Amino acid sequence: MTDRTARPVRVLLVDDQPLLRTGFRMVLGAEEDLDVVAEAGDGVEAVDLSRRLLPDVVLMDIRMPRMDGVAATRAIVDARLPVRVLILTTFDLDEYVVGALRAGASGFLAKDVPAEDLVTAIRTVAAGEAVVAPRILKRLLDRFADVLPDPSATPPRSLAALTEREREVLVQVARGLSNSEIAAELSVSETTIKTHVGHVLTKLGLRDRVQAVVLAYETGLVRPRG
Amino acid sequence: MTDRTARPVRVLLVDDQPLLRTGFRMVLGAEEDLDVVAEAGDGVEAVDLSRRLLPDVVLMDIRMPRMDGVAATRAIVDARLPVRVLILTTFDLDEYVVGALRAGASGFLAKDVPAEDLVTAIRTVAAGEAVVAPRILKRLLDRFADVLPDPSATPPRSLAALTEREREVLVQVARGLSNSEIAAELSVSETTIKTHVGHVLTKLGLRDRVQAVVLAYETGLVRPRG
DNA sequence: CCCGATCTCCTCCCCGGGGAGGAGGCTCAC
DNA sequence: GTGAGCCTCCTCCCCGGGGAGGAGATCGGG
Repeated sequence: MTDRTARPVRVLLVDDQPLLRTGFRMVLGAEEDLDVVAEAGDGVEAVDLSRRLLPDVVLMDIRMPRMDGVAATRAIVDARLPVRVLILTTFDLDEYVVGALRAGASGFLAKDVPAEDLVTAIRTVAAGEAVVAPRILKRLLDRFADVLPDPSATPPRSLAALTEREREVLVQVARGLSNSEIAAELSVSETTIKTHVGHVLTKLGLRDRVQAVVLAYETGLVRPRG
Repeated sequence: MTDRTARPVRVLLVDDQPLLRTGFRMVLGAEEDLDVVAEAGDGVEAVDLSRRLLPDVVLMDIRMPRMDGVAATRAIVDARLPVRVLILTTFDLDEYVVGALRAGASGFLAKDVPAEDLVTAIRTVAAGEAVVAPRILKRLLDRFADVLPDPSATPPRSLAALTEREREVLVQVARGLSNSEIAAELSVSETTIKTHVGHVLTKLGLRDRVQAVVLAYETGLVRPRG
């Protein structure tokens, strides 16, 4: 409907109540930088539309027919779509909150949130940050602060099976280099690199270097940014 | 010069002098199609805000604490953000100009530029074109016209250049899928996927899908799940 | 001293990926 | 209506990547 330069934050509305969707659409439509690109009436539709339209933010209800919002969130996150999910529900029960956040949601708000707070939250989530309603957050922290996962630990996976040299080659692969470029970089022959790459793929059960790059990022062997 | 009824141009102001930022904000605020979305006081903030807000244009000072404008420009450009940098400085020394443009800046103006010229320049840069103050340009050409780099290749390397479908395909590529797998996933022929992938590579100036995966992670199109 | 692991390098072979150069249909803007 | 994008699909062609199946060299430990 609009242009594809994705300037405004593109939002997908997911709720089984059409009336409520209409209300939200009007609220968000008043914001210049928010663009409701589609609506879904249940989780299945939500996942499908997320995959096809790649919205920046999905405003997701929890209680819905066919597939609930938590399952839909998990499906979207597991599919690794570049899509953030902001849960917006009538019930801020703890189980919902925990389930949704575990599923990978970027935020959790109650439906009675002021319009201004909602649009702010959408922008925040679109920017890659997270939002949880203060009241809900407080309860969350009270209950789970002591069991928060250790952020320092992110152990490499099957990468341990690799030799020093193989890991080194994998890093170069994950920089987008070709075999010949890596050979030049490490001052060995291209054949040698091919051998190393072959070993890496075999040991990690991967099909090609593309999957090797994905795994390198997912395991943290290499990290985005710099 | 034609498409100005569309969404506003989102601008990030970067200068270490708050007063000067205020002045610019007022000037730009008077323009309906310009939208100052944020301000930064140094290069570090500028890079961070660019990454998070993806403004269309960054108005960048050069002399700043922590990280100067040239380094910040380079960081933004290297991250392949769909963001154009317009340098705006008190000093139009040649070293600054060359350094900034080498770093990937889309324009270079002196701070004493008339307000009208500035807003025009912003629109021009936002449209993907470049602007250098005539006086500065003259000096540049005098010195470097004979060593100008090959103009044949250096296309816009920005995810924003991609169509909806191309971005969608890129996401699948970045999941490690083959063309035939993506074809099955999206219910089209493998040939179509090859076409889309080809366009993605061409538009982003990449060599193969491996580099596409790297870029997808580096730009945040897809993110590792920690 | 010999074994296993690692790193190095080779050839032969096949296939998927990517470029070139199309074409038809569709929608929207002018 | 005309044209510009976009999405869809095709063929022909080439090359880099990856598998198979080796081999020689080094080094540490049993």
